[in-house]
Amino acid sequence: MGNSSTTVNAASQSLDPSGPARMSDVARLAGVSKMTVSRVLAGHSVALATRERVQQAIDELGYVADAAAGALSSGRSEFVAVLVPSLASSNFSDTVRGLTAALEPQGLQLLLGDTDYDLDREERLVRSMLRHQPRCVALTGAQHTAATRTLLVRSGIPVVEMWDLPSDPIDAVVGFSNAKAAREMVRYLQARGYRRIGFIGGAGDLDRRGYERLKGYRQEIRALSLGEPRVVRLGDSPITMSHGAPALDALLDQWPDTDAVMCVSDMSAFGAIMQCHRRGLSVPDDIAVAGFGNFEVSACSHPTITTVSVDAHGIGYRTGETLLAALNGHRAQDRAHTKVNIDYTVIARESA
Amino acid sequence: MGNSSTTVNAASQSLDPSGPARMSDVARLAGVSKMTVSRVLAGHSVALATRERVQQAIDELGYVADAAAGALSSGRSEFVAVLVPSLASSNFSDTVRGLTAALEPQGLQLLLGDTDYDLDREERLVRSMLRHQPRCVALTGAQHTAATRTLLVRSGIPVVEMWDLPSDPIDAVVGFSNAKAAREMVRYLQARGYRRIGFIGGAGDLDRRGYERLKGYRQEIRALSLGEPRVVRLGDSPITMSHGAPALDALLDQWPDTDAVMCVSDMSAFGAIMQCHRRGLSVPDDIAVAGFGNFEVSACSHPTITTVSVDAHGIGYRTGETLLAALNGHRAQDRAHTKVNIDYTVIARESA
DNA sequence: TTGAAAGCGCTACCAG
DNA sequence: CTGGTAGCGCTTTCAA
Repeated sequence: MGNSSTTVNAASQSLDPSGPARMSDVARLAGVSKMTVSRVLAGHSVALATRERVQQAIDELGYVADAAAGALSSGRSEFVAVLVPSLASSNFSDTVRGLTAALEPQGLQLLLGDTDYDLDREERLVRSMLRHQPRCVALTGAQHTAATRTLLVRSGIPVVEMWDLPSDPIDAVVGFSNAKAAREMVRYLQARGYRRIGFIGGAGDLDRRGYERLKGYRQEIRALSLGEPRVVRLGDSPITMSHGAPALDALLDQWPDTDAVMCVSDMSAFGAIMQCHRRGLSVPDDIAVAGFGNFEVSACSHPTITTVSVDAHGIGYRTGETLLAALNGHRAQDRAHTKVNIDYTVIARESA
Repeated sequence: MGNSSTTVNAASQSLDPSGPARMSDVARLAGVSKMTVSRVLAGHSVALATRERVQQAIDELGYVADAAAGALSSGRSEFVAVLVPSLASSNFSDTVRGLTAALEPQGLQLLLGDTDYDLDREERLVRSMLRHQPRCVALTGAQHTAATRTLLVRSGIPVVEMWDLPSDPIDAVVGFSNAKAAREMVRYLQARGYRRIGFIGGAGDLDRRGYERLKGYRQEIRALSLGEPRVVRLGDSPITMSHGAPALDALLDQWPDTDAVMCVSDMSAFGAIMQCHRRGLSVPDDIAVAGFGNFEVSACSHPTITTVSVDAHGIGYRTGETLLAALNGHRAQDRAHTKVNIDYTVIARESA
């Protein structure tokens, strides 16, 4: 990418000299008190004629209510803090969409942040978001710094951890067992006749969910007496498509007779399949490849990729529902800690 | 996806009976006035001993300053409103990362929203975000409702439109000409010897950038006298991988002798290539396929995909810089409207 | 270097 | 159904 050019054109922009309109301006123009304007905005009962006059004044002035003032005065904001490891991952962005679908109709506004699979960054973001007094918090995974936990517990607002089933949750949980899902995939491969099954995943421990899948793979390989686990751990999260090729090479270098590869994610599986093509290996005849996550690429690639489907949107939506229930429910002390178990399914496709 | 199960476990949560700590609580505990606490938080000059005492009180109480109160009092928030069509698209999430890289170190916080390629939704989000008095706004594209424009102009804060070069920008602009980039790809294909070049893209007019690419294709096909344009428009934005297969089929149905396909995005190109494999067509020997965007899949698929590389991260970073310059610069009336032209490059790979 | 008072723009509360 | 008063938690401004 070369240099880019910058040109500057002078121009003017209309702007009220007295600054933006305030509620008192609207009130004066409509000939009512501030309170009446406030009621119109909140949808409280106001005489129709009055309401119309106020609305007209609002439109005329282009009035936009100040949310900070409202939040300060009423003691509650409309924010929901949401933290995901990566916004680019289609599964997490589906989860965000699910959250949006559940929460936006209630007038809540998402305060989104991506942690980049970095627990310290997560802590910084939580701290920064809590300053805005969110009504509740949704975050990803079970692994957090001690400070993050303390911060969240002290805040006293509802918290949901998503995408996992921690044994010691902060508050509520919406997720599934990544280990069990991985075990199910191993059983599927075994049932299809594969016996020398490898696993490729990331090297870091930051991606707890990936680590759980590896754990499940190991457990089930042992349970089915399929010999020594064949594990390649390479690269950091997020696992991208470019992970698959070198990981597959490493696996086949060490265990050339491998007949099936289970990948920590569809991204990696896709990269591995493309590398099989380059090596002249036919999938699944020479080697089977399975993914995880049911990303779009798994349905569109050739061959299509056998994978574990997780209802990412559902995780978001159920999380939204859980948070709403907590908001409309009891005080924190009495609140029950909800645990929502999300389903997953092995999707049999062409690659394994 | 079947049903999911819900279990509920009662548990209690620690919570101060008097609610969260306030600045006055910190002040009392440290034996200073609120002002001194405020100065410590803002990093203003305070005697070291005093500062340490205050900090200790803050830690002890787990005090988190209320951003809404601060914003109200000081008259300015730390928010930057950011709107992209889709958070899942890797190009837009790269842009968001670029924005984050530029703005977070300045203590600014992104208020993120995805418009879902829906101008009315964009308007709603802008309205909702403006309530939080953001310091500035970054949005995608040149197409907005009249109300959105009015809202933004009236707000008087710096605005950047990204990913396009509108002829009548709201304020500043950071982007490139999608039409020119598409023309460059047509010239590339012509230079490689292809003469019967088709184009596949979305049907809707919502994706202005996709439409500009189609326009550029048409212009260059005519300029190079390559016959009648062969255009298939199918499906809505965002264009995903599943777009490519049916679009390719439609194109070859109508113009069976097509020797190259230019796709509105790498997603579509990937789907088209996989469909070629299914049809027994070799890429690029039987038919060439080119994409747009240099998404990860274009570098990892087999064959690798020839595409137009756009510095999506750079768009975000430059936008952040532009906004910061505006914030630190003159008042709106005097401000110059900046125009930043971002580079793009045709990346020659295996598919065309 | 520190403190006291005033007030940001809005909503809760109680009167009328 | 409508209005006045008080005050949310913080920062500004001025004074000490």
